[in-house]
Parts: sequence; structure tokens; C-alpha cells
Amino acid sequence: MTEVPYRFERSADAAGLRARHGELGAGEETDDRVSVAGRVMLVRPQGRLAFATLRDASGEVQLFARSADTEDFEGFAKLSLGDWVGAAGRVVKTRKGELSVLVESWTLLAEARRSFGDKWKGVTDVETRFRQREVDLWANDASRRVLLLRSRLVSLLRRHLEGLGFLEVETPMLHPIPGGATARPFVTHHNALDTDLYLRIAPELYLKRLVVGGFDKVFEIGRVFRNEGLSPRHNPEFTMLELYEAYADFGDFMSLSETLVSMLAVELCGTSAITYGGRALDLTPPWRRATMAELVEEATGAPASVHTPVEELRRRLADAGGEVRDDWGPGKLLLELYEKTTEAALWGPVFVSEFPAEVSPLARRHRRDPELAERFEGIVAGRELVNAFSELVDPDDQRRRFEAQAAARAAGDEEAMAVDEDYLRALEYGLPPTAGLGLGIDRLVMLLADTANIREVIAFPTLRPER
RNA sequence: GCGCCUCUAGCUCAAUGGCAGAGCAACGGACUCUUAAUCCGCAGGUUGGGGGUUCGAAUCCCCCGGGGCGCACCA
Repeated sequence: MTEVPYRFERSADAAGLRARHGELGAGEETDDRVSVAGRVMLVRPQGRLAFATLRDASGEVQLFARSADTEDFEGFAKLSLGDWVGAAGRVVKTRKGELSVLVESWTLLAEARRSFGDKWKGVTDVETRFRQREVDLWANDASRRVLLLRSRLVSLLRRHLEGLGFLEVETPMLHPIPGGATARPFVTHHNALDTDLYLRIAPELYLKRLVVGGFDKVFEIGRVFRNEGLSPRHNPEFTMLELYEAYADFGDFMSLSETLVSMLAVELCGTSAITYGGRALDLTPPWRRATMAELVEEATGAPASVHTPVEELRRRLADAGGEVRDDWGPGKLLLELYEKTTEAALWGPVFVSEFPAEVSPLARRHRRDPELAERFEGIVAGRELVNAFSELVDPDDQRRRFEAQAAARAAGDEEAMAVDEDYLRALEYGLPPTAGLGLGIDRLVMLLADTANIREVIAFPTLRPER
């Protein structure tokens, strides 16, 4: 291993140099001495001259070496693609007009022992791209831009929510009872306590306990884990934003979510009228609001609701090619019918509201119809992006809902919830009227980065281990 | 979990039953304004792994493994 320095003092980066000296004329030289560092992307040795393209986190700048001016010119001309170097010299523009650092001294900062692939075609093998993200990021500018956009998005979200008076909090990832969503959990074991714990499938219940505790506007951005299949839209660990606001209801959160998403689109894409997958998508508020019943009627041509006779719902679901189970009530049947006939065709943005209470065990019953919940999903680009509701605050009703879930669980539904006594006790201390919202950060990034695969927006997506 | 497709040099790809190849990278050399520099030279392989059919297999068949897409499940 070649000995390399422990530190290197930089005075400029590529973007800074372009900002400062971009206007130089071809062949013009300055007395501005800078030191830069980065990875060598291309080398063009030419006798007693040599040019190298240096990339740092901010962009690219050319290194220009001359045997007359450059220390160890021969070594410089032999740099390999991928080597990291630090270089110092004056800023000039070559006769051909390329902004360059005319290298006086340089030092190898890391040797690239492995070559990074074809300098023109890069690395396109999907497996390499995701197993060796460091190679992908080096080779593919688009990959770097997507992760950059993700970082900026999360930062903007935090700033915006803090501006609205929300408090960022952290709640446990290890849960004694998986709750807050219906999904199969990952199980782990704590040795000292000799007890199984579950990686959280949602932070929801803990966040509402913080509201009970008096934090009236809270949010958490964090990883949740669901032990389910992988797909272009599903990774076993993904990032959720959940936020809760006391004294607000689900209508307030429709406004909040459309404002939030369109703000992010404007900040990150320059417009709220974006395209996704080649298809136009106008995120400008207000988004369409429609009930599940209305949308199912639109899609199927016949009215359907939680009050439609169960036999008719069963028949229509079966006709649509859906599975029908005997223990499903009208709410579950309507939801299945909606998912089978309606959801896939929605492009959005649209808020689908008035979910059946039967399939919304943590949502408050609708003020006009107790069979419905004050719950909506925000469908954007054909996918569920947001799920929100007026929170169920009544501990007795919550206990009954948990018990119905536990019964479904006992009947074999592995995703149904269990009775969470800690949460019920918290509700007994009093949860004020509260609105809650969950938003999939990965999907939001996919939307604004216009990527079709969730793996593009996760630095290290879950892969089967190599053997 | 099931179905279809796919895996050849470090990277990007050829070779469809008959001698495993090219470009780039790497390595050696020439070149004082290059931009995927150019030019000359050299080297690089258990064709994902194992088995089978065949005179002969990267190519056909079977098993295993990785990956992609679809379905199922879900956000």
C-alpha cells in the first residue's frame, strides 16, 4: 500500500472555482493559487503535458500538468482512473477554454486498486449498482443526483414542519407489541430481558402517547420495518414521516399534505406541475377530494358503500376476480372491491376519503356515519403516498377495535393488530382531538426524482446476501 | 412463495452446436492544449456453480445460486 497523507488542506472545490473563474477567457491565467482534491475520472497524458478530470462532491474541474511546472510530472501522467489526488496550483483556462488548476504540486490520497468500469458506458449492471453503491455513485451521475435530492427533501421537510411549530421526536424501534399498522413484523430477541421484541412497523402509537403527554404537534422521520415481499415499490425497511397535531382533524391534514408535497415539488423540481414516468402530474393544490364510495361507483358504474347489502358486495367482489372470505364485513368487502376495481386506475393526485371503520382500527368514526372512518389516503401517481385520519380518541371504542383485530389475528390474519394495553391506558389519560398522518418518504423521493424503482432512492437497498 | 427472462475478461458487449472475441480499463511505449485524446505494443477467461446429452456445449437438458420483471402481500 502506497503511503498517503493523514490529511489534506483544500482551499476550493470544483463548483466554487467555476463560480469564481467561470468567466475567464480561453488561455487566460490568474494568480489565484488553490488546492483541490477529488477522484481522477479521466486522464489524458500527452507527452510533456497531461490533463486529468478531477471530480469532487461539488462537480468537476480539470487538472493541467506540465513537465516544466509540475512536481513528479511522470508520476502524475501515470495516474489511474479512480485514484484520489490532492493538487495545488494556479487557476487558469487552457487555450481550448477548459477551466483548470495548473498543477504545481500534487499528492496521491488513495490508490484505486480496482478499476471502476468503462469510462464511457460506466456501470449499468443492476446488481453491481445496488450491491456496490460506491461504484454506482462514482460511475453514474444520475444515482448521485437522486440521493442528493433525497437528502435535500428530508432537510426541507424538517425545516418546513419546524416552521409550522412541529417538534421532531424519536420513539422506540424495538416494540414489545408490533402496532400502528397492519403488517408482518421482524422479530428479534433481547437476551437480558429474555423477551422477544419487534422491529417497529410504524411509530404511530408512541407518537400519540407523546400527544397525550402534552406535545401537541410532533413528527418523526424514521425507518420502519415490514417483513413482506420486495418489489420495485417495496423495501423491507423504508422511511416514514409521521406527524400528529392536536385539535386538528383529517380535513386539516388534506390541506397540510397537499401543501407539503407541492412545496417540495416547487423547491426540488422548480414546479408543482411535474411529470412522472412520462405522464403529467399536477401537484398544485387543491387536490381532488372524493370518497371511496364515489370512486368505486365511478369505476364500476354501480353504487357501492358500507351500507350496500353484504351479499351484493360479495358478488361484485367475486365478479371482479377478488377473493371473498366469510368473516369479512361490508367494510372489508368494500375496501377489497375498491382495491380490485378502482385504485389501480387512479393517477391523482386525489384524496380518497371515508374509509370503512372496519378496516381502520386506529381512526375515529366519521362524524356523519359510524360505519365510516375519518380517514383518507392521498393517491399520487397511482400510489398511496399519504395515509391520514382523525385519531380515535375513545379508549372504549379503541379496545373494541383492538379486540376485533385480535379476533382476526386468532383466525389466522398474521397482519392484524394485537391489543396494546399500554396504548389503551394512555388513551384513558385523555387524547385530545388529534389528526395524524403518515407519508412514505421513499415514494415521495421516487415521485420527485422520477424513478420507477424504490431501490434507486435508497442508498443501500435490501438484497439477498451473496453466497 | 409462484411464473417468465437473465448471468461470457475489471467494465460494456459479441460469438446459437464446430478454434471464446472486440472496445474501454490495466500494463509497456510515443506525443507541449487534451476533452471518451490519438497512435504502437502486451496481457487478460473453470462462459455464475454442479451434473447430463453429444465426436464436439458459452450455446441443448436437469439441479443449485445471484439478479430483473410480473403475480401474490403491502406503503
